[in-house]
Amino acid sequence: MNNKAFHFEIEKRIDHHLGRAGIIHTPHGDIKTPAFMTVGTKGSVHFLSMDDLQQIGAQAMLSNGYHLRNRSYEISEDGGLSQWSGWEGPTLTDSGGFQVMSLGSGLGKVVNMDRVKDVINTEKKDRLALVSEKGVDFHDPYTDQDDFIGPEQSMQIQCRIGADIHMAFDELTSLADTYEYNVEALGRTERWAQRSLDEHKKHCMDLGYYQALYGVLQGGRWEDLRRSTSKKLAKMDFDGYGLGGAFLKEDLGEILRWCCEELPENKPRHLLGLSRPDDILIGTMMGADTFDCVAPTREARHGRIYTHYGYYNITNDPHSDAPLEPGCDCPTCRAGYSRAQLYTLLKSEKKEEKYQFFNLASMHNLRFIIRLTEEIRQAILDGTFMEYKDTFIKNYYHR
RNA sequence: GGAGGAGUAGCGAAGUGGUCAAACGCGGCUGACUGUAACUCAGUUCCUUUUGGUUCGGCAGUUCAAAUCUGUCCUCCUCCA
Repeated sequence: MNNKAFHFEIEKRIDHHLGRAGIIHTPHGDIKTPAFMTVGTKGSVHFLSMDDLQQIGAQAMLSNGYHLRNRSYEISEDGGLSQWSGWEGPTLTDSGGFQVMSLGSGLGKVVNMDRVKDVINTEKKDRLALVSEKGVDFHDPYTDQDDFIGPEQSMQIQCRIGADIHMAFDELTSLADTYEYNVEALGRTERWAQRSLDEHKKHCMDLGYYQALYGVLQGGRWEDLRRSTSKKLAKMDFDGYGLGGAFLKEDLGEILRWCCEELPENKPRHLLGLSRPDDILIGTMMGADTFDCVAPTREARHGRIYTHYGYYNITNDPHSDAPLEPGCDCPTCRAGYSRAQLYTLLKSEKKEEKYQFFNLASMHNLRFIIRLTEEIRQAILDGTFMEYKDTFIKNYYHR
């Protein structure tokens, strides 16, 4: 059927929509979709052990080629990301495309889906990353060194890291960029896509198993750009697609639809960087199969706790004996931790106790999002997706 | 009993005549966070929602003007008896 150890199997579709439930087969295991991939940028999820990840039902881990670039040879010698990190399941690496934006036009800015009016790009002279046709020159804030990554470098790095799925090197534009700039950036991203594909082919079997490559769709919020780039990349020999971009909340579903209508149905699609419940629900409905996001863990560390009835901050309920969410099946709630106990850990001056809070809160939020994807999957298989979605949104957003 | 030193907002700590409701840190409270420069960031923290009021151990003074100077009292710390 497929001589590569990577393929996507569709099990069931959502009626009248582009969404589906399926299975992505990779050399390191299967991913039942829709699925949320936990973000372990440098090869581990902040404050979670691999055992913790198993316990919360994590299926796959996403790491970052940019952050791991200086360790890629070491990882390669170890046999790849799975061996090296101790995460035995499927893995994915990002190309570093996000850092083009976060260290460049978005330096010091928050990537927000609700505001657009007050979004201003960082001045060119202040940026740590500068884009040109060849790639991205940047200044690494950690090592204080100047460095360069282009499509070829990104592919070489990712192939040494050896995740099961790689992302083409792309340029993520910001909400503040104009149509004209998006045309320019998109052309570059498309040329980089071809260069990524060419370079990837040379190294994709270097570690002894096939490493898949996803092409990344950009194009901002413009239908003509989204559809044309989707058509172009659809004709190229990618194993799947990354749905990229800075989205305005109300545009997300529409943009995904434009893209997914043009993409081949039999290849998996990963929505890059989003994980609010409505994003996942709309994303799934519009054809995205996998997701990743730093928010569940980052927000957990900052005290925001997810529940079916919306989120709250643990600091607003410091004396409660209640669990984070009654009835939750996460390890934290199952172990019987109360909000008061967790608050005490968060506020502790002892580092270990604070870290314990980070661990417990992160597991809760991640489990919440992972359980959401599990339930969505089951609802699709049961043919009840739309009902599930409406009920969930109604409870979560109180509308 | 004697000699020094110190008392500033919840805490720690600047400030030694006006530009002081009083820096800064912590703690507290709000909010933010979406392919992790993110165990981070922003705002707020005497009362009062007024170009207002009451403050810098207490009281009494000096001065146009005091947290800052003088006197006195109280409390605390160190050292000597």
